[in-house]
Amino acid sequence: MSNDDARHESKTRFLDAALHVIRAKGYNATRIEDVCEEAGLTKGSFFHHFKSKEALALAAADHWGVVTGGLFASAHYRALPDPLDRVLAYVDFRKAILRGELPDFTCLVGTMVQEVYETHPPIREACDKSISDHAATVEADIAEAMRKYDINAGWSAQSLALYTQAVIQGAFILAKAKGGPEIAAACMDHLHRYLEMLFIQPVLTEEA
Amino acid sequence: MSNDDARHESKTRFLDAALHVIRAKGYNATRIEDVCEEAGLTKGSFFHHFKSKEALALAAADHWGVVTGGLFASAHYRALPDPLDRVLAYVDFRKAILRGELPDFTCLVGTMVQEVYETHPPIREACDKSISDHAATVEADIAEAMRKYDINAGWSAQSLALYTQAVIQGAFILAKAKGGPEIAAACMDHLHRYLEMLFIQPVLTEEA
DNA sequence: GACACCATACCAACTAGTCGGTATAAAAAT
DNA sequence: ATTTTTATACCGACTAGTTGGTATGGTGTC
Repeated sequence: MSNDDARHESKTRFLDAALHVIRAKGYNATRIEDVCEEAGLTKGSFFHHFKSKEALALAAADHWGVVTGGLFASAHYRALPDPLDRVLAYVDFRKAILRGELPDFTCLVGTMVQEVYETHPPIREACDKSISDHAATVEADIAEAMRKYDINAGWSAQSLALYTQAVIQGAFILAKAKGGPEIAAACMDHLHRYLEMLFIQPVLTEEA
Repeated sequence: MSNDDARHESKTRFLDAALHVIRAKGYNATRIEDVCEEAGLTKGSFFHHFKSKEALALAAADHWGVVTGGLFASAHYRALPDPLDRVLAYVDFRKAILRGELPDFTCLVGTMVQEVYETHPPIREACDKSISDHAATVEADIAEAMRKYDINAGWSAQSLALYTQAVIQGAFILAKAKGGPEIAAACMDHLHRYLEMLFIQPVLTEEA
């Protein structure tokens, strides 16, 4: 593994550079030479590692899944014993990491998929996979919390997990429109409140 | 006015074409000639009406505000007497119009702002205005409902209105990632439920 | 010397924007 | 009334710059 790291150090540099540049300028406006410059390498090296710009996008989406997967897997909230606590703390964590400049905390695949969903189906699928894989980790906690708190509702763990991702992605769009993360933080608070209400008030309106 | 309409018929054709093409391919990937083709006009005419591609984006954002403003202002739910009913019916309406192909119902300014927020500040501002103006109409109903139902909460009408827009924008991203509107509809259901829970407070946890 | 890795020079395709020109019609001048 | 002028709308070939991708050659390592 560390051997691979050494062998592919340049490739990883390109991928990390791509994460940053694409989040700042979008996929289409990102020139391959922008990525090379950010990585401190040249086009010859780039095309040695990636056969095309689209191949970079696919690899970047995968890389994004690995990087963020590691971030969330090692976050402290993961250690909480109660599944509902983990779900709520997940939202708090998403709020807490809204730091720095917008390209530093916004989502690569959410940005990319909006540009390419019609024109580059393979990238669309890669983005979908990244989002869905992450949502699945949230879904697992939600499902466990539903069992523990005996929730029988008109919504599924899956739809709620995907809803959390919709809120997060939408919060990023508003943050970009308004030029700062404050509004996104407020959205996380609303999401937190919704989740709390769903679980803490189990018998709301008991209709037949 | 109808005189102006006649005089600017071609300009409107360009704008309508831009709404469609940009929502399908994104702003950067949209060629001016794509817009001309969709409008059935030529480049010469285009540059007679718009001095640059960016000028088109600004005009398109404004046009979007006018078109959608008319759509929501004339929707049936607007006639409901109760402000909370209007808010809830607004969400139902947003769910109901998730029909046709993705470029037909997704949001122009949400798509554009994600691509250009760093690179084209004037477009970012135009998109922000479009979103904020629309959110303000929702905020008015929310504020009225808060007064009517005597809600004193830790959230403001403004933050809740913007939250509805975040959910909607995020729902579009998921729809694009998954290739269909179903997930977006599910998100509208969650949003509806949240709003209901915020306003229709059950007798507070009477149950032991 | 074979191979992975990286750099430079280069090309072909594409595209935003330009420019000279045509068409039409309302004023303005004769 | 007829001609001239002016303004708006539109067309399509062309230019100048950009960019994804290639060709070729060098360098270090096994």
